[in-house]
Amino acid sequence: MDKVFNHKEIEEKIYKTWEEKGFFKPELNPKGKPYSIILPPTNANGALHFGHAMYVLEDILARVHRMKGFSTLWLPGTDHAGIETQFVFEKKLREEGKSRLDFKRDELFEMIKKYVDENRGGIEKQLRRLGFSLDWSREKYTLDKNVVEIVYDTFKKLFDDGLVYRAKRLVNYCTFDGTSFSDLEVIYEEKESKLYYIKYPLEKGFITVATTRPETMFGDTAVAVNPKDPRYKDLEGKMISLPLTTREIPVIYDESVNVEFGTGAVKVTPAHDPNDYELGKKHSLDQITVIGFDGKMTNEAGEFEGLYIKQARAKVIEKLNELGFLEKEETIKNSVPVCYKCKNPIEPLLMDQWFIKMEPLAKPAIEAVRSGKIKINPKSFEKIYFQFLENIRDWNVSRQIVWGIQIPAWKCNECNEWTVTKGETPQKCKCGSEKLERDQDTFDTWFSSGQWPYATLKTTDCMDFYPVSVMETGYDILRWWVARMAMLGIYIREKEGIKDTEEQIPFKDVVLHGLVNDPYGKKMSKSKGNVVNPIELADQYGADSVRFALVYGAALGNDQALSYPKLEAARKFANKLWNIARFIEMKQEEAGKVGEINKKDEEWLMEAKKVSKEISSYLNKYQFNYAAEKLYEHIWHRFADVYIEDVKGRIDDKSYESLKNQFLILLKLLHPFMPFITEEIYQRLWSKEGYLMVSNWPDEV
RNA sequence: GGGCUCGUAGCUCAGUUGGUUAGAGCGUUGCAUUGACAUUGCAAAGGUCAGAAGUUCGACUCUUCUCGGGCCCACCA
Repeated sequence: MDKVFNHKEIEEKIYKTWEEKGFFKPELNPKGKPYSIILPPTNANGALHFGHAMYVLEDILARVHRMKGFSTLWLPGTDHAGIETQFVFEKKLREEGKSRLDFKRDELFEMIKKYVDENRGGIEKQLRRLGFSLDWSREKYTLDKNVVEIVYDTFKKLFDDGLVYRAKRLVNYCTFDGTSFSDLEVIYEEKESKLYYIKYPLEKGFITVATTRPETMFGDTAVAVNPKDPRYKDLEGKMISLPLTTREIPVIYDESVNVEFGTGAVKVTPAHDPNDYELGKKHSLDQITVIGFDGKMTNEAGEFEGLYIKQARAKVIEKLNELGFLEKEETIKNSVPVCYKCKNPIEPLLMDQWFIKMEPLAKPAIEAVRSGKIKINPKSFEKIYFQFLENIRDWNVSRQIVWGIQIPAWKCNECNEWTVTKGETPQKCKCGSEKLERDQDTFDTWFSSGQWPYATLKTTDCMDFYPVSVMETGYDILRWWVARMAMLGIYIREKEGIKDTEEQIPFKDVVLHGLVNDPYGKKMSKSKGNVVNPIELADQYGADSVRFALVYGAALGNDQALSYPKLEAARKFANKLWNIARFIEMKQEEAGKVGEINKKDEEWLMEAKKVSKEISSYLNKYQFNYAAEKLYEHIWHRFADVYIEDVKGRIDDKSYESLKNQFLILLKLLHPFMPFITEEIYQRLWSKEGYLMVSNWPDEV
């Protein structure tokens, strides 16, 4: 055997043979019980990062079950990642001096499609590099025709069930990216803002309101104060003449007004603030839109029409000051909603949107976990799951981008009614009119990925594998993805007439891994420039070592800092393993000597078998770290340090057989964790034709 | 403001239903070894388990509080 394990050459070669032999397909064990894992769809346009490397846990499970004789399906897939991808593409357009407004919808879609197609495949190659035993023949894409059909079908069913509604609602709108965001997607940034104190004249005297958004004053429809506030006694219903306008607005009383903030008087702008929106509804106030989707002031703003928000703010303040309405201004710290892409402020704007009523969907999803039909590991994450679903809000599923699945809804130009189909263009509206226009919006990406287990298995003719055995992903998308899959998954099956709740759920076990941070414990991000590519580490340390380092000493669901010492340790472990193999190969000559059965050898073989049971038991409980640690400890400090040292001087046919048998057991146990080196050793010491990957798991009784 | 999570050796982390002497890797120190080992083996030092109180025969583990880090949700006129 070579002096060292040359991972670069060998890993690639081995992966290729495995794939060519069809070992990644469930057909390998046609009679086995089905076992399935769906890889969380990777961004079709993205690159591999450490979140993907953690899917090694899925590979471990897939490999173990394959060895245990299960018909094992681990299905890969890619996500079109709507907002993210369109954002990246638009950035590219901007660099070329163009914008998406220069193109028609279809043109833009085709351009992005082409762009994505050109970039696709990169991540698949990298997942192969890590040794992931994915069934590539069944790879799915969220924009595959048959997946889109399912998404349309689900939407239509929800629509027909009255769970979909159209509403003018305040949405988080980025006027720069021209899209709305769900509440979940908005991030808040701590900023220094100016708080302006503006005098609103009453019949006698005035009320001073404090605001950070003076430019929205043209949309004010009331001033609210707390009824308990003595400063504003007996003012309810009194009219105020709104400065810079000819309008009059009332003073209203509401408990929700914070007496401590500013002057205790709030200007109410229902069309441009979420709280004011609620308040406006409660007090039946008008909604006056003063900011358009282009980020400019509307004609409601009078002389300020056409100005951008920031400009308008400055001008309004200037004018108010001139006219003596500005009392004072101060600097405060507040957190401002910003676009997670471009970091510009999010504008709450009124817009027609599609919403899904979530409460009826959330209930069975909660029940599925409560009753234990779906198990979340680690269990502590159940709390987050319940908290999300029990307080769920209706889901705004429409997005104002082209890159995605266009909503199959047509609006009648005559009666204004909507027709929703399974994707086909309707001939005419219920009213008989043929003047139908399709909604330009696309679905939230999570709406399609939320149907992923069903969509993938249905379209690959693999419903035998439904529900999915294990849904493994990072805990950070428990709500965004896992909870939505649970809700939509159950709904789809129920609509199919599946009554048995065990058959309704999309997955049985949820397994959540922690995040991999940089060596200093900071989150890896492109903007910080601290991103490490796992492939580079695989080149340097070997894929096996990267895999092992990620599993060893990292409890499930806990974040870990990328640790170079740990990678080094894993590399040394691989080296140790290689040298054990070399030792065994070297001693082959001595193995011809006839000897007697030694009780010690038998005891050691028993110990190896005991280790198998332990490893199985750990893996059944998703305690990957314990399994890895036990293997490390046993192989190195028991098998190598003690047993080999003992047997070294007394090699004969019997002891050699024991040595080899033990090693085979240990290799099999280690294979799911370090598939390449174990396979290579197996082929060198046992069989050039056989494969460790498809050998049987050692603990079967 | 609410929730979650973490704080254990110099560093990165384990510690399973509370139970002798709290573990690993790397690092440090000493000894041995050129051996199957791009070294390895043997050994050692290093911890008031963030702090305080409580429950208990017994707390790293359970409860409460405090301090510090991270994440999520809500709010922010």
